[in-house]
Formats: sequence, structure tokens, C-alpha cells
Amino acid sequence: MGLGRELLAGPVLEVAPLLLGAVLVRTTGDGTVAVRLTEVEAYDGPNDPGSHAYRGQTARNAVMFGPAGHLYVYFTYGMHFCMNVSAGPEGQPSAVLLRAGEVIEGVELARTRRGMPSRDEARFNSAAVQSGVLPSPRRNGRVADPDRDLARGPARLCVALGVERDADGTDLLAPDSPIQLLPGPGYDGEPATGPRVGLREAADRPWRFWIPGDPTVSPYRPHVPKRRS
DNA sequence: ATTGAGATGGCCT
DNA sequence: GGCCATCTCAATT
Repeated sequence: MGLGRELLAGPVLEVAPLLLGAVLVRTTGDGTVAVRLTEVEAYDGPNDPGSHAYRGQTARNAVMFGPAGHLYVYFTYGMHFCMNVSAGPEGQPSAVLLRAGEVIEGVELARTRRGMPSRDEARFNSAAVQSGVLPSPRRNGRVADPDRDLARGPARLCVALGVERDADGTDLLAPDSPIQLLPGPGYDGEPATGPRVGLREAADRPWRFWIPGDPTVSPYRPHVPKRRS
């Protein structure tokens, strides 16, 4: 069972939906944070103009060319990290971008990393809301879940898990690895699919997969060309 | 809820 | 030099 190397070495369009409901566990000196994955995207190397590996191997994308089940971390927009799980057989570059998830362990540490107020402070705020000192945050008429955004979006996911450049290449299947990919609860239903977020190239391919209705799934955003003044 | 601007580093042509 | 697999905040419907 589970997410073995051989399974991950399959076609990336088959691997990507298998990661929905899987769990990524990251342990550092500060503690452990675990995330249940709810949204991913497939990137199919040489067949995919949207893939970092489309134009061949470079120092940055080298992990995608290696064996499956390793973490490909890249830096983008001058300030964000994003992470992928390498897929497909060695020598055939493909990867699954991890876009969002639900923090199921280590919420307090994740909140700290994301610059959110501590739980104690949040509790104080809740008291203030109940006493009428602060307005109640609402979304569609329901009280907002303050932890929903902790790992909602690829850069937030990296922050919540403490994943930066030095995690690039980590083997997610090694028993002693500081970042583990575990089967978790999985997802039995039919995943929702749609175009990938923010891509200029190959914007029509429906290679984004998510758990329908899950509140931690990030909103879709089409590519917007930059304009100069 | 949706939109737009700004911040910012590094990769690739 | 151009282009990002983004996020947050503010202004507006």
C-alpha cells in the first residue's frame, strides 16, 4: 500500500491525484508540522511548455531528472519557495507541485512560521469578539476558520512546513528523512480538475487536481501579463 | 468577492 | 532584460 517509489515513478498525470489526501511530515529542531495535501498540479517535463524542465536540465531543475519521490524546491518572484515531488522514471523529468493542504499537526508552529498571532492571542481575540469589543470575522455568513489559510497556496505551504532551498533534493521516502511523504487518509472520491494556476504557457491543460469542496484549496488565478508604465 | 499594485531574487535567453 | 508554477494589503463592487 501507500506511496512507494515505483508508484511515484509512474506517469505524472496518474501520480498527481494519488497525492491528494497524502500527508507531508516535516520535523526540525522546532518541532513537527504535518499537512494533509488537498491541491496539486502535474508538470510533464519535455511534453509540457509549462514545466521548468521543458527546455532541458539545469542546476535548478536537476532534481526533476532524478528518481521519483524527491523534493524539488525552487525560489520564485524574488521571495517565495514552492515545492514539488519528483515523479516518473529516472531521466524523464516530471513533478507534482504541492499547492495547498490542511495542517493536521503542529498548528502552533505553523502559525508562528506564518506570522500569525499565537493561539493564546487568538483565544484572547475570541473573547474580545464575544464581548463585542472586536467584530466577528465572517465569510459567507459563517465564522471564518483562522487556520484555513496556513498552508493554502504553494508558498504558504512551504512556509508552514519550514521548507526552503536547503530542502531541495530531500528523499521523501527514506525512513530517516526529515521530510516524509506518507499515505495519510488518502482520498477516495473523484478529484476535481482544471487548468493550472498562473501559467502563461499551456494554460489550457487541466492538470490541476484538488479535493472538491475542501476549504484549504487555493483560489484559481489566470496568468496576468505585466505592464510597464 | 474581486481587482490591482507592489515587493523582490534569480534564472534563462 | 524579461519573465516568473506568489502573496498581502488596500480599494472597490
